[in-house]
Amino acid sequence: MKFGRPREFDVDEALDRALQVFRAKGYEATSLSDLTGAMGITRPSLYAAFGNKEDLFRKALDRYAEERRKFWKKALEEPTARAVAEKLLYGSIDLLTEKGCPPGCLAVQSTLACSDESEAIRAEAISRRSEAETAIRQRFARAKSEGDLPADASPGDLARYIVTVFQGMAVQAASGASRRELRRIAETALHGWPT
Amino acid sequence: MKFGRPREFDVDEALDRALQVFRAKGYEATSLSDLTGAMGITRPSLYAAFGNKEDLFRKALDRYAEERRKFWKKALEEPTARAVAEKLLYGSIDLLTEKGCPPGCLAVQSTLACSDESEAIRAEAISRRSEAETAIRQRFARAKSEGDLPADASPGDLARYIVTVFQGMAVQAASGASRRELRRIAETALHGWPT
DNA sequence: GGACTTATATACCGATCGGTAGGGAAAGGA
DNA sequence: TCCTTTCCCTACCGATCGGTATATAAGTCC
Repeated sequence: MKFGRPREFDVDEALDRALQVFRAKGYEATSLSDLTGAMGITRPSLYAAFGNKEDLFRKALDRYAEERRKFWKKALEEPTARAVAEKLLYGSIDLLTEKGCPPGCLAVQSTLACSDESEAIRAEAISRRSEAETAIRQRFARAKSEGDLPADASPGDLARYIVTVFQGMAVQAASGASRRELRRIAETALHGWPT
Repeated sequence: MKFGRPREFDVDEALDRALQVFRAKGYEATSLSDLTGAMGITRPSLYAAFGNKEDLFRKALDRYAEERRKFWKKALEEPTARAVAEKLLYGSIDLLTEKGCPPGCLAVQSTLACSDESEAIRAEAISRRSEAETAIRQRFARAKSEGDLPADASPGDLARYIVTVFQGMAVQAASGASRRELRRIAETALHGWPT
C-alpha cells in the first residue's frame, strides 16, 4: 500500500466532519452535497475512501458508538448500582449537549427517522443499543447479588428504565432543553431509585 | 359552495390515510407518491384539497394532536396526581401501539427527523408538546395545593419527567418494544412516585 | 340546452437525489 | 525517464423529488 498518489485529506478528520453532519440531520436528510461540503472533499474521493453513503454512515456510527461505549463502560465501574445509574444519566447530559454538535443522540435519531430503504440502518442502531442495555443489566444483577440492590429489584427492568429515560432525555435535548433542565429530569428519574 | 363537479373522495378519510403514512415514515421520508398512493387520489386533487405537502402534514398533525389531547385531558381528571401519572403512562401504551399503525409517536418522530427546510414542522411539533406539559404541570400544582403531592414536590419537574418518560417509551415502541415491555417501563418509572 | 364552476387525469417542469465515467495529476519503483 | 498505481476534478447519469399547466369530465344555475 505504498504506490500511487497519496490522499490529500485526513480520513479520520473527514469522518468526524461527516459524523457532525449526520448528527445534525440524521441519515436520510443528509445529502451527499452536505457531506462533501462539510468534509472538504469531492464526491469521488468520498466514494473511494468510504464506499457509499450507507457505508460512510456506518463508519461514523461506529466511531460514535465507540466513544459512547467508553463512557458507559466507565460508568459501570462505579461501586454501587445507584452510583452507576447516576453516572449514566448525569454523564449522558454532557454527551447530549456537546458544544459544536447539535444536541441529541445519533443512535436515537437514526432509530426514528427511516424510510423503507434505510431499514438496515435502523436495525443496526437498535442492535447497538441493546448491547449497552445488556451490559447495564448484568451490572445491576451483580449489584443485586452483592446486596447492593434489594432482593425484589429487577435488574432487567431497571436497565430498561435507565435506557428509556436516556432516550427521553435525548428527545428533550434535541428539542432544545438546557443542561439544567436535563439535570432536573435525571434528578427526578433517580428520585425513586430502589434502596 | 354548491357549484362545480363534486369531489369523488372523502376528505377526512384521505387525511386519515395520509396520517398513517406520515406516522410510518415521518415527514421528510414520505413522498408525494407515497401519499397519493395511500390516499387513492391524484396529485392535483391532493393539492386542491390540502394545499402542499407541508400543509397536509400540518392538518394530519392537527388531527393526531386532537386525538391525543382528548386522551390526556381525560387523564388529568383522575382524582390524584399518582392516578393521573399512571393513566398518562399506561394509557399512552395503547396510543403508541395502535394496531394498523406502525408503533411510535408522530410528534416525537417529527421532532427528531428534520433537515433545514422542515424546521418549521419541527418547531410546531415541539410547541404542541409544551401545551401538554403545561397542562400536566398545572394539574400537579393543583394536586400539591390539595395536599395530594408532598410540599417538597416540584410540579414542573414531575410534569417534565412524565413527558420525558413518555418520549423514551415512544422511542422504545418504535424500536419494537412489546406492550408488556412498555408496561414494565411505566411501572418502573412510577415506582418512586412521591407520596 | 348552454354558461359557469370545480374536480379529475395526463403529462410535464426544474431541482436535487445518490452514484459514476473518464481524463489529468502526483507519487513510488525500475 | 517511463510505467504503474492511486487520487482528484469536472461533468454527467437515470431516478426521484415537490409542484403545476393544460385539457377534459361532471356537476349546478339560468
